[in-house]
Amino acid sequence: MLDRPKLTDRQQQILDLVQTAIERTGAPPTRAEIAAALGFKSANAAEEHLQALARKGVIELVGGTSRGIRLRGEALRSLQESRGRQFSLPLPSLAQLALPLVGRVAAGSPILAQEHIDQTYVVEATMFQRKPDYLLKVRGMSMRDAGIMDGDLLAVQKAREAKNGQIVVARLGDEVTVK
Amino acid sequence: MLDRPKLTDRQQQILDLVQTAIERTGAPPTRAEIAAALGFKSANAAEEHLQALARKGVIELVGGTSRGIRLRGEALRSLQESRGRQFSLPLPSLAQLALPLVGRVAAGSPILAQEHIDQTYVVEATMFQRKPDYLLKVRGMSMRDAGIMDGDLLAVQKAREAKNGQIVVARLGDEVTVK
DNA sequence: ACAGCAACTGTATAGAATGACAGCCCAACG
DNA sequence: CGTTGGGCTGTCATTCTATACAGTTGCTGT
Repeated sequence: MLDRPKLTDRQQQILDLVQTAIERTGAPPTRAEIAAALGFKSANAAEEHLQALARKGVIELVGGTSRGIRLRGEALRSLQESRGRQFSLPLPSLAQLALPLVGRVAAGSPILAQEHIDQTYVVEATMFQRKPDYLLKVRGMSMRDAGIMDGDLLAVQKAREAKNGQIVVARLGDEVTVK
Repeated sequence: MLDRPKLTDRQQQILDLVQTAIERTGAPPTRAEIAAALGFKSANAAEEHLQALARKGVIELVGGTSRGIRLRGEALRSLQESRGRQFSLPLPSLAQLALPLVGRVAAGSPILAQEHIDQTYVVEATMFQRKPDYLLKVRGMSMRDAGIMDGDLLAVQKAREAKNGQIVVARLGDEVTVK
């Protein structure tokens, strides 16, 4: 059961991104979208990573068709899992919230890059009126004018009600500033 | 809540096909694939059916992207059997909010540009749990992957609690799409 | 009989996406 | 020291897609 091939960090990121894209948009991403999400300047970088993942059997590339990426085995299963896991978590005690740090935003670039859970932070629940879903770390300074600096954490609350999909981003002040 | 729009037989077929394609291949079909599956000789037939479905609110066409078909409401839910979704629609008064449009965000660039009040939009209050303070218009496509497109309106709620200044940005769907 | 609508065919085209080739940088390894 | 492999930029030809416009057909309500 554990014939899980070892992926490089980058490859894992790509895989996570693909899963996230499927979850959120209902379709696998294109090479260009992957590149944009991870800050690549060439879509070919994404292409190569996908081929690497295909070689390791984690995904399957369909070929000749757009968004022809299919998850296989473990990767597929973990996606289905996350679909069922939506709100099964009991709300923690009023005092503190444990939130997963799922990736990094390149400030000024496509938000919600990877959904790889790096670690977990505990923040005060009183900071929010509504419970966020996860944290994103900002990379880069391009949102400086909004008071969002490199290393800041963003608390993201996904509300995927199709009709008016709201994306709520609340800035967590510098008390968790990362150098 | 049961304002389920009535579909023609053909439209229902198309919708089923889309759902099936997503289930089986992991991605929505292209127009050509729909046409092929149903024996059409022109992909345009599929296009028109999709537009009809979109008009009836059953699906959403993304536009400009391949396989840009998203299920909405009932159609989406029936696909996700495994997910026990909670949707806490308060459905309160159909009150409306008049919000000032104060400037534009270059998506991916410094948010909160100017605070010049350009004009005022009226939006449904039911879209928000908390009343936003003002609107920002997105310029540019660089946040496309977050589902934020050029011309979208962002509802911003400032909470300048010094300690943990939160910036809440909620996306107002395309109902105010600007060409 | 005519208007309107669903359901097509056919044609066309801009733009999206795949996937290949050629290089560059760098760390690891024998 | 040379080689290999991961990771990336740049460029490009081909193929795929979305989507508009122009027609045709058959059914339906007026």
